[in-house]
Amino acid sequence: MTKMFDPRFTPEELAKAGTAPKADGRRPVVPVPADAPPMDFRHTKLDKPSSVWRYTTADGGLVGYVARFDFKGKDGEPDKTYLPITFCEAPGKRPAWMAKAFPEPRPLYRLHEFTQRPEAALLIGEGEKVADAAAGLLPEVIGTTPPGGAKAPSKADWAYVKGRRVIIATDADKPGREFGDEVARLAREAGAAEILHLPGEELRSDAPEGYDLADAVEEGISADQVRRAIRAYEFPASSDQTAAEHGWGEPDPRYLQPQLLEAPVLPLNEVFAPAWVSWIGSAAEAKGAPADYVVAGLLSVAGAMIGNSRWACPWDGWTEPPLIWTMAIGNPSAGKSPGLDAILAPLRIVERNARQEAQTRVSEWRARAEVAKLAESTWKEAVKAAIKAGDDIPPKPREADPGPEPMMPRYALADTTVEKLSVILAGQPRGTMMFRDELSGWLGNMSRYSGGTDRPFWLEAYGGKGYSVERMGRDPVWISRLTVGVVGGIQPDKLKSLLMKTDDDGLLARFIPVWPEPAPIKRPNRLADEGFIENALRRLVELPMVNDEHGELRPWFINFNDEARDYLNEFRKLCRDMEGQNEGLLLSFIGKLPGMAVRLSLILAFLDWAAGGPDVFEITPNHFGRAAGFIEAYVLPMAVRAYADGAVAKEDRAGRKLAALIIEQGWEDFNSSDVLRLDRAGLATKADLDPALDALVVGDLIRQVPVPGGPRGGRPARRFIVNPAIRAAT
DNA sequence: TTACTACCTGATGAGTTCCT
DNA sequence: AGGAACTCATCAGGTAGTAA
Repeated sequence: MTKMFDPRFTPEELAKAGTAPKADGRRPVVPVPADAPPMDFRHTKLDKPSSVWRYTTADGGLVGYVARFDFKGKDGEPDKTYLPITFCEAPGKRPAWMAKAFPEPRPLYRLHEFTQRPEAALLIGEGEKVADAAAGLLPEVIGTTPPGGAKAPSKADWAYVKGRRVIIATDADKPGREFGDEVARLAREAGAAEILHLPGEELRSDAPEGYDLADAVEEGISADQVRRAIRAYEFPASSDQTAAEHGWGEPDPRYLQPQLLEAPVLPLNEVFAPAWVSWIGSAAEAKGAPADYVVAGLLSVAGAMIGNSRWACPWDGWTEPPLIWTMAIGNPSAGKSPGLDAILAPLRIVERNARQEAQTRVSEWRARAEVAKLAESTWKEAVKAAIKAGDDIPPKPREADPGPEPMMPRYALADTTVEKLSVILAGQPRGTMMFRDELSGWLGNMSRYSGGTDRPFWLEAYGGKGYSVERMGRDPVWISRLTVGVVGGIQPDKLKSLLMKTDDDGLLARFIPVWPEPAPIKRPNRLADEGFIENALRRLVELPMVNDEHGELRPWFINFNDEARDYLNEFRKLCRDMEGQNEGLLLSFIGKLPGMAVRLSLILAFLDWAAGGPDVFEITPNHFGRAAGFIEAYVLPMAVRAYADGAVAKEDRAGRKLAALIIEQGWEDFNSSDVLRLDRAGLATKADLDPALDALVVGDLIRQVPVPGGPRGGRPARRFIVNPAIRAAT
């Protein structure tokens, strides 16, 4: 480590340092008088120098030499040292050439050429060897170096680089990089016009440690290769000392973006049949809720009620259940619950009626089962008798089989466990749906690392895949098509913390987020048509499943027609293109859009039918077009609005958080510890904070400033100043 | 040539201050 | 509270120069 100040000197003495005679009274004479003898310095131990480099003043006067001495070190290895040689006078002595430093400020190498070639760029190397090599190879530059190379660039006179193009050639090692940063700083302070960098690392693909331009020239590098290796000097942020005095740039808007984008407008007329548009409008008005929430509930419920009775099949090998999971985002007063209730209340009525009907069917079945039991035991007796008598065995009478027990329908389940749900589902071949007033707790427990066993269940439940539930002490329940719709509400800040704390997108990306602007509060003056919705829902839940060749119930697959397939393919290409531009949660979400569009087109087709439209035998471009249009115009913008925080890269997210914190606190400057002390999620540890600080420094929102250490030393503070523009912006 | 001093460098440890 | 990153003082070891 180099000491900047020698405590033995007062500042006044320091100012004269170099010109002031040292204790021995020797003082270099600059310029060396013309009648001085030629340089004949011989070191007492090291003897004659192996090479010398001549240093001059700007107008060509001789300052002295830098001499290289080669010798054998203690371990026998060849070693070298550089000594400055100056023509010194001392009181009462004859002037002579001595090993003594140049007076400060020391001239740069070849300074006299600077005045001769005022337009030439300066190539500053780490030592005279590099300077000479550069001058030999590139005629357009002046090869130069501070005397003594990397040792003390700050003692050189940098005034002459003012207005010049400067190329700093550094060795491929750490001292080289430090030299480069130091010289870049000095050159900038001196007013260099442009600062470029020629790193040793760029001169050869496998540059060894310490590789420099002189090595490259020796190996026969071409001038053009060297010219190509020159690039803009990237000044490291940590030594951004002088930048603080320069003006601020535009702060990177990425970190200042408003947290929330505007909500897209619900394209009701373009997507839904007129009967549905009218019902959605009246239901929303009656409940005093945004129509968005009503639509969210409608799509989820309609899809789950169709359930396993109809699946969409774009082409062989691709089937989709009609499940849409929706998440109603909004504050408690935003009308989420009333909005969802507009569809859940009629659903409960339909369920109650269906259960009553089922109840009578169950009673009839029980009676038949009793008869069947008797018939069976009679038949068994007959069989026994027949075997004894050697007669033909009588056929089993039809009355002995009561048929399958009728199911008690379950359409909507509130907060339920996977265990309970799987038992219920074993008796619900069409599937069911779950409603949760607050989804955040459910989703929070579902994180990949929380050890929850529910996660795989729900992942399959979205896809309608087979699932087996192991239960203690009982046979496992096998569900051949696990289809469960999910709809629920969540508060924006809960969603935010959910997005923050998890990098697991699996479940979240399956939800369509619905986050409308809050609706103006007004008195409802219209009633929803309850008969319409109940009738429509009843039609959906009564869609029959079909029997497969093993007698098992399976969905009826609704195929896409050719035109719809083409349309779907276009849509997939569009999604593929968007995938490239997104990351994180949004990327996962976009990956699910084609499937979502397929599901949605089936649901829209059957909503038409349930409102009195024609039977659905295939998915047409009309169905798919409305689904794709809805996704493009509404679903995707919603996802961007809701998941934008989760979509940005992690360090950007932290940077945004930090920027928000700085604005919130009104800081003009702050220490890194100030941030840590606040203990905010996402910025509570050094590991979180450092990337955020780096990001904001790069984005020119903040800058690190050097703090003068305490009077007796101590760890320097990490202090940052804030770009005034970001305070003005708020 | 030798002994001595001045000076420099790097290593070490204490002390200080702020960070985490 | 403990640690990291700085300054400062000091010392050992080396070099340069000077005086004897």
